[in-house]
Amino acid sequence: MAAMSPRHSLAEAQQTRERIIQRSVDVASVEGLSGLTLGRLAGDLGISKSGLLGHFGSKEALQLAALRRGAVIFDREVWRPAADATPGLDRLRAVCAAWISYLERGVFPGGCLFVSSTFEFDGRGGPVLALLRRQFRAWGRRLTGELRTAVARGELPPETDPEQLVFELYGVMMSLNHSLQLAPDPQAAARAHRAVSRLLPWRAAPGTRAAALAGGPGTPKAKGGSPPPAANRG
Amino acid sequence: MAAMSPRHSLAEAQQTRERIIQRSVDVASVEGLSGLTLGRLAGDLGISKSGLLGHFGSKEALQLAALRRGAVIFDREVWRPAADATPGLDRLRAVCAAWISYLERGVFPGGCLFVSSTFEFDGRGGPVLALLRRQFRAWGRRLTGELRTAVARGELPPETDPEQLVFELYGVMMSLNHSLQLAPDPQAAARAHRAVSRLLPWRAAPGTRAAALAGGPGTPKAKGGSPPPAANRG
DNA sequence: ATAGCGTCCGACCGGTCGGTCGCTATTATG
DNA sequence: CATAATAGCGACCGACCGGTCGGACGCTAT
Repeated sequence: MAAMSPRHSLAEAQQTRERIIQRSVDVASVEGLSGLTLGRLAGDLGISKSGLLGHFGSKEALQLAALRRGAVIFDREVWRPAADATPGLDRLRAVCAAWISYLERGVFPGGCLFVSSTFEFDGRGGPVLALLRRQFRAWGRRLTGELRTAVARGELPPETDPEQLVFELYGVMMSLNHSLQLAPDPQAAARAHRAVSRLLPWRAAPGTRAAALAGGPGTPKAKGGSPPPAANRG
Repeated sequence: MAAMSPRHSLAEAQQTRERIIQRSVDVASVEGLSGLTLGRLAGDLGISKSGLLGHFGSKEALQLAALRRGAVIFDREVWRPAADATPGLDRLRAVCAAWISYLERGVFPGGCLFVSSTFEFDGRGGPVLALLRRQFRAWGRRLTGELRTAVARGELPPETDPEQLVFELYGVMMSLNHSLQLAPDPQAAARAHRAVSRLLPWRAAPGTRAAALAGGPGTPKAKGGSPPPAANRG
């Protein structure tokens, strides 16, 4: 067996790799994926640049690894706390709550790693942007899927446009992220909660709500929003 | 002291400075304010680094100049097209339409310069972040002021929370910006219009509408006439 | 004519970047 | 134990970074 298991030497190597990735995520969330410099990173970890690079081969590979690790953390912080809730609107609300908490607690010290990275790499192309695109698409699909479940269960009106709602939910989270990063605003999280409450009505009796929302003048599909109990006002 | 008009030599100097700032804004919106490098910028403009730096003194001063110019452009593109509208809800809607258009047309090729710059400089501090903070605060104040006017005119319910609405409007614009930058989505602008329509009801008769919005669940207020149909659903 | 100012240049500085290249220790396996 | 493979090191590379400096050139006022 020549090359079957190349795990010949230390298991510490894997551990070192782990330390590198972990540190990379932390640094990248503050300084950006580009601000992640090999020399500084190596210095922080007490290893040499070449020793570090030996694990990944290139900075880009390290960035991709950090981004993938970031996805694992995001999943752990935002999805898993809500995973046990009832699929549909309940779980969606749990996800949003976890999402807000994740931003509020500063799981990534420099704000949501994926949003920052998108701004950093848009218009630059390359594998990093491609990975970001895939990650956002995957998360969006998970949300729309959950929304569709909610619709199927009658928790949201049948004419709900899941992608529109996801668009607006993203907006809420980005606005929260922006508020927290630009100037620590203690009210920001409350505003986000209020916005989510308005987007995902807190109690939706299957029949009544849909009927109430359905009747719109003008265009057949045009519908007044759903400002029911939750308020963006007051 | 003959310091009244120090325009002794070339008026071309001012013109050169103009070219530098213009180019800086373009580059910065794509590459970021940090990606703006003096050498490359000088090369693009066919001048030398030192000649360039002579106009500003430091890279940071150049970044600040670019940001200030960006604010002028934002004002020209987003505020001025709406400035003549009736103050209050009408003007607010006009501003939002111009805002969406500004993002859609890619006035800044790399997406909204201010949002990108915030992500770039948060957690880094310094004069650039301070300027960004001031600019966002100024724009937010303008929006909340307009919202208060709308409330005073009875176009929005009296219990409206202007800052909450601004928070959500920011979110819509950021989500739009994000969608456009991550992957060109022809539907994104329509989604933004729909979201804005839901946040700012399309016709609000002073007495009746406010009351309707204040307590009632159904808001069957949608105007079919305009391009943006008001609905976050279907 | 000339003095003085401002623009702009070309050369150059110290420093950092991502990345390469031998090399040594260490280790797992035959 | 011998061998092969690897983790990690330290020196080094070329490119580029922001920034400095002395001076060339053209303009304006005297």
